[in-house]
Order: sequence, then structure tokens, then C-alpha cells
Amino acid sequence: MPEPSGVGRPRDVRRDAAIHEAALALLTEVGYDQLSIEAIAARAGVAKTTIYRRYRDKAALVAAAVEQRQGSAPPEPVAGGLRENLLAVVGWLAREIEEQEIGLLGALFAGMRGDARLADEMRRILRRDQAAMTDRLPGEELAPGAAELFAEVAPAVIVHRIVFAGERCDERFVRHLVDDILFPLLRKGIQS
Amino acid sequence: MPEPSGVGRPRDVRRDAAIHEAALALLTEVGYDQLSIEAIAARAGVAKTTIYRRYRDKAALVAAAVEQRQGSAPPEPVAGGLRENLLAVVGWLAREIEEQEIGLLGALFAGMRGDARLADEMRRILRRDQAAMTDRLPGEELAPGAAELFAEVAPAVIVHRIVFAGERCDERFVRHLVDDILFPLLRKGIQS
Amino acid sequence: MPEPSGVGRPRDVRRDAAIHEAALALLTEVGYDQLSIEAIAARAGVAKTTIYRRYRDKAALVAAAVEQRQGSAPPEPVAGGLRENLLAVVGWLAREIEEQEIGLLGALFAGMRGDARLADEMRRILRRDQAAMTDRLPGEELAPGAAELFAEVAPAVIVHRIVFAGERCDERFVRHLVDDILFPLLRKGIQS
Amino acid sequence: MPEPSGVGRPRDVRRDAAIHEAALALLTEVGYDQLSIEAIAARAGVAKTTIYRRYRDKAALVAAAVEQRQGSAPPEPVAGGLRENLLAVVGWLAREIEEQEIGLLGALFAGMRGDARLADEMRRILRRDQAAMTDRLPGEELAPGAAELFAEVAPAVIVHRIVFAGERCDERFVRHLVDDILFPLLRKGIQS
DNA sequence: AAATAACCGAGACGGTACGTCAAGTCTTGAG
DNA sequence: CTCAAGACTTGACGTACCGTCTCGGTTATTT
Repeated sequence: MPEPSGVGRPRDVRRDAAIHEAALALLTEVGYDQLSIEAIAARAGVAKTTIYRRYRDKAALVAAAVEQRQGSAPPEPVAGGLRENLLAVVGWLAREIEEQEIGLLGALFAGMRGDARLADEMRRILRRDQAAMTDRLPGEELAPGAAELFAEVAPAVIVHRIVFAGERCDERFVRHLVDDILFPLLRKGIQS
Repeated sequence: MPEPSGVGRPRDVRRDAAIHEAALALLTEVGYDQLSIEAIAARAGVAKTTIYRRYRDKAALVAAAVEQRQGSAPPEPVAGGLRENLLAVVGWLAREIEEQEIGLLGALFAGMRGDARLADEMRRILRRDQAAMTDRLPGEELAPGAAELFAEVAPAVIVHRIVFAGERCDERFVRHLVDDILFPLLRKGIQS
Repeated sequence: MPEPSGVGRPRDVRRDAAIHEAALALLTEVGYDQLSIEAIAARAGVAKTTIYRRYRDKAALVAAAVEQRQGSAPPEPVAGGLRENLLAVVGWLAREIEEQEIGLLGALFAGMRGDARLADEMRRILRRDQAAMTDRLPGEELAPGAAELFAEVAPAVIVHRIVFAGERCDERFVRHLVDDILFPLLRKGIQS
Repeated sequence: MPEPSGVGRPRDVRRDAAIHEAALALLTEVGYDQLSIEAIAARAGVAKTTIYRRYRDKAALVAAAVEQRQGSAPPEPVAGGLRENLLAVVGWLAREIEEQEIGLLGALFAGMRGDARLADEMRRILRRDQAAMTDRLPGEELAPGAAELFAEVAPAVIVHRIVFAGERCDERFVRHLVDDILFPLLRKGIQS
């Protein structure tokens, strides 16, 4: 993509916003592979060329749209022990993924084939929140390496449930995930 | 799909095979969303009609092809304790997923939107091996509910690693998964 | 263009007709360079691909449409001498060119660049009527080589008048062309 | 087009020249309907705006470029009779047309539809040289009205040969045109 | 000297049409 | 009824130019 070089008429940022908005809306409405540039352009009230000037293809557009979107912030550490904080963070994560990441996951799966660059981009985005997320856990109760373990297991199980089991991540599931999996794994002094 | 009713010229089973073969080959070559019925027909040396007579659309075809494909069987239980058997089963699972399920995952993600029927179909297929798989684990060392936990965690972490981390599932990772996650979770008498 | 090979569903001849009709109509309405395949398809009630299956591009389509179109037949030889027959034939030719060849001329000029094949095609079409035309002239009054001379001069002057002078070819002009140019040139025994 | 009013920064005449040059070069290279303003601007090293400030559209630009281009002057009258002068003038005319008018003709045909103003402009340009041309012919040998007849027939037959017959205008053709057509028509005392 | 007015390059923008591709349906003729 | 071949409609693709419109910056003339 030819980056805007500063000379010439500057790009209209309202168009960027409109495109992102339309893309995200349609993404959640129809899913990734039913998503068409044509429809995004129409919804955004923008010419197709205006999109193609910015993004090489659908994958790049979705990546940008998702990156720019700001999800809600991870919850502040709460009073109480590790378990309470795990419940808070996992609950937040489950909602976050459930709400809008699904379309993104489709983009990732569908697009990473034949476009390693996109795959990397996606992974970068996905990792973005992880640091902030694991910071919320109280260090003193954690086993060594627990943060990595959390990032490895928690999103995996949540995504797996949503996509492969096709079930919601309700309160009960969050408690199950914390009590039966994460808490035993992460708390200090349990490693065999 | 109009099931063949028995009268008239019978369907040529060699065509079914050729179609499946071509579909799976192209699936791993180009990925799900670059997969075209047109190309499958060409590769299989078969008319498009012959495919549409059998499957409603691309999703159904892929589902059938994946279902019919026989992966290698899960390993027999080995002498030794739970850990050895976990290593064997997880190693097999990782190879299985790594080798060819990726295209299927793309299909699942991309297709489940707007086609709940397909999603269910896919889930049914995915669950098929799980029973056989968990049967391989020695019951006497397992905590109660361990089989479900295994099915919930192991594939999730493997898929997550491949897709989101974009890393291989080598021997080292398998040991890590078993020793740091599965073994602590599943062995009898560890539940708090 | 892949010629239809006989096997498979045959092309629908009514579509050919509709396409030709729409092309000729739009050609005379808007001219060659304002002519779009898209509009032809819409007018003919036919998909764009159905046109592109038959013709490589606009030029080829116009060539075919013009070729297929049957203009009126040249007039029968009339009683009377050479001059009367010349008047009849030239009058017919002028009307023929004036009515609908103009768009074709545009196609020819615009398209022969970069497509020698089309140019040849066009020339073939243009020459088609000439033989029939010159047959109408009474041989016994003609100087040797008069038929070639007629074909060389008469269409040239008519086209030149329409296009370059931008004037109609009325009765007066036809008489002028015959009396002042063609008759002196073609009648036997005048060669110096 | 807003004519430059004298105040403000004056237009850069070198740009006019560059635009004309590029236009004519591309015109002969790719033909009229493959000619794009975008390409002309690129070739001339000039912004599109700079062209659109001067010309309403492609047709106007081509018209101006062709008008400004100076072809070679018609030959001086030579010693000898009418035939020799005809040979000289027709030879010059054939070369002139053959060399570079073809693209112009395409412009004319393609553009006169829907732009009568352009057509008139073109005709004006085409007629420009005719007066000078016919002045070269020795009046005393000419039949009355011969100049008009020459202008009517000679360019017509030349253009027709190039475009419709697709053949070169070599020495032989020039002699044929003069001896078999123009000389008999134009010389004094031959009119029946 | 400043103000004004037009020129200029660069490129965004909404459009229109291009020519291609694949989807899924339909039609023919042969088996 | 199956099958191969291929026509057909539909709809999106990504590209190319169109002609218009900002921008920032550059000359000239006019005040």
C-alpha cells in the first residue's frame, strides 16, 4: 500500500472511520466470508476505490478495523485473593471474545493461509491485551511462569468452547474454567 | 440433497473417492476460502454437476470429505503410568491436528456463520475421535471427570498454539503440555 | 474465443439475437466510444459473461453485430443506360452508409489500432456487398476496370462527405457524384 | 474553459508544448480510444490538473494538439503540366495523411458523436490545408470547379485506401490515383 | 512590500466500466 | 437416473481512468 506521503490532498479521516465502522458492523452481521468490500463501501457511503486505496484486500481491511477498535479495558485488580481476580479477568475475557472476536477469528483462519504477513499482524493484535491482562493478577500468589500459562490456556479454552463446542461462556462456565483448570494450575506451591 | 432412490443409473463410487481426494488435497494446498468447487471438479476429473448432485455446497462437501478421511488411529495404551500414556496420546493428537485439520478449522470458522447446520456437522466430526482418544487413558489413575477435562483442554491448547501463536507442536511442546498442564490437572488426588 | 464444440448445452440463439440487436441500437444511439458492454448486456437482458463468452471485446462484438445485420439488398438493374443505374446504385449506397455504417466506421477506426485481426474482419465485411453492387452495373457500357474504380471511389467520396464534411447525402449530392465524377470516369471510351 | 485573464501567474508554455508532444506521441502509439489523459500527463511530466485547466476533455486536447502540429508545407508548383503538379501534390498529401492523421481520424469518428462542436473543430482543421493545396495547381489547365472536385475526391480516396483497404499509399498508387482518376476528372475540356 | 490571483504537482474522491472468476442452476446428449 | 460438458444468471472481484476537488506551495501582476 502506498503510504500517504504528505503531499497532495490529505486523506479524509472521516472516511477511515466510516470504513472501519461499516466493516466491523458487517463483520458481526454476516461473518467474514460473506463480507464483501462492495457492501462495506455501500454501507460506509464511500467509493470502492477509496477502500482499495487504503487496503490491499479484505483481510488487510479487517485487520486494520479490528486493530483500531478499542475493546473495553481489562478489569482492575479486585480485593480478595487469586481466585476472585481470576474470576474477574476470565469473565471479562470471555465476554470480550464472545462479543466480537469471532469474526476476527474467521479472518485469521481464512487469511493466514497464503498471507503470513497478515497472520503475524493478527497475532500481534491478539497479543496486545495479554500483557495488560496478566498484570491484573496478584503476583504473590502465583506460581512461577503462571502468567504465560494463563495466556496459553485461558483464551484457548474459551475460544475452543465458543467455536468447537458452540456453547456460550456463561457464569457457570467461567467458574468451571477458574476452579477446575486455572486456579489449580496457577496457584503457588501446587507444582508437583 | 435428493438421496439416490435406487432406480436409474447408480452413482459411480469412484467419483465419490476422486472428489474427496481432490477436495482434501486442495484444502491443504490453498486453504478453505481459496478452495473452489470448480477447481475440485477439474482436479477430480469430474463435472461440476456431479458434485452438486452430491453436496449442497462447498461446506457440505468439505464436511463430508473430512469425515470420510481416515486419520491414523489413536495409539494403543502403552505400558507405564498416566504420564507416558498422556505423552503418547497428546503427541498423536498434535500431529493429527497439525497435519490436516487446519484447513478444516478454516472451514469451520468461515462456514459456521450463517450455516448452523454445518457447524453442528463439524462439531460432530470433531467429537468423533475424542471418545476413542480418552479411552486410551488408564482409568485408575484419573481424577473423576478427567476425560472431559482432557477433551476440553488438550485440543484447545494445541489448536491455539498452531493458529494463534503460529508455532509448531514439537516434542518439547508436547512434554510441556503434558507436564505443566495436563498431568497436574488430570491425575487422581490432586483436586483441591 | 472458444468455439462451441457441440457437446454440452448449446448456446441460446435468442441471446445472440438480443445481443446483436442491443448492440446495434446502442451503437446508433450513443456512438461507438460511448458504447459499453455493460449497457448492451442490460439492454439485451443478458449477463455480461454471456457476452464475453462470445466476443473477446467490444470491437469483436460490434464487428459481429454489423456483419450479421442484413442491410437492404442493392437495387436490381433498371432499364435505361449506365447513368440511370449509377444513380440507383449510388443512391442506395449513400442511404446504406448514412443510415447505420457510421457507428461501424468509428469502430473500425478506433479498433484497428492494436487489433489487426479486427481490421481485417471489418474490411472483409465492407467488401462483402461490393461484388453484388458492381454486378448491378451494365457491363457493355463500362470501361475496362470500371468496377474496381467504382468500388474505390464511390464509397470513399460518400464516407468522406458524411464524416469530414458533415453533410447529408441527399438527392442533389448523388446526382453530383454520378454526373461529375463517376459517370465520366466509368463510361467506355473516355480514357485518354 | 476559462481563458487565462492576464492577471495571476501565467501559464507555462513549456507545459503546453510537453502536453501536445505527449498527446501526439501516444496518439500514434496506441490510437485514440486507448489514449488516456492519465498517460498523457505522466508522459508529459505534468499533473492532470494542468491538462484539465487547459482542455475540457480528451477530444479538445487532441484537437488542439493536432491543430498546433505543423505538418510539412505543400510542395511548390513545379515546372511541367497539370499531371506533374498533381503527382507532387497528391504524393505529399498521401504521405501527410499516412504519417499521422490516422489517429486524428479515429478521434474524429469517435468523438463527433455527442460533440458536434468537436466535429466542427476537426473539420475546420482538416480544411485548413486544402486551400493552400489547391493553389498549387496550375489554373489554366483546370476545368471549372476542379479545385473543389480535387478536395472532394483526392483525400477521400487516400483515406479510404489506408483505412478500409488497409494498404499503403506508395508511388504506384499515387500514379494510379492521378492518372486514372484525378487527371481525367480535372483537366480542362473533358467534361461531357 | 504586500496582497492578490492564477498556476502547478500531488493525490484523494465518487464514479463508471472494465474483464475475470466462481457460485449454483439449467440444458443437452449419451450411457 | 447418472454423467460430462458447458451455457446461463448473479454478484463480487480488483484495476483503470474519468473529471472534480483539496492541499501546500510557487510565480507573476497589481495595489
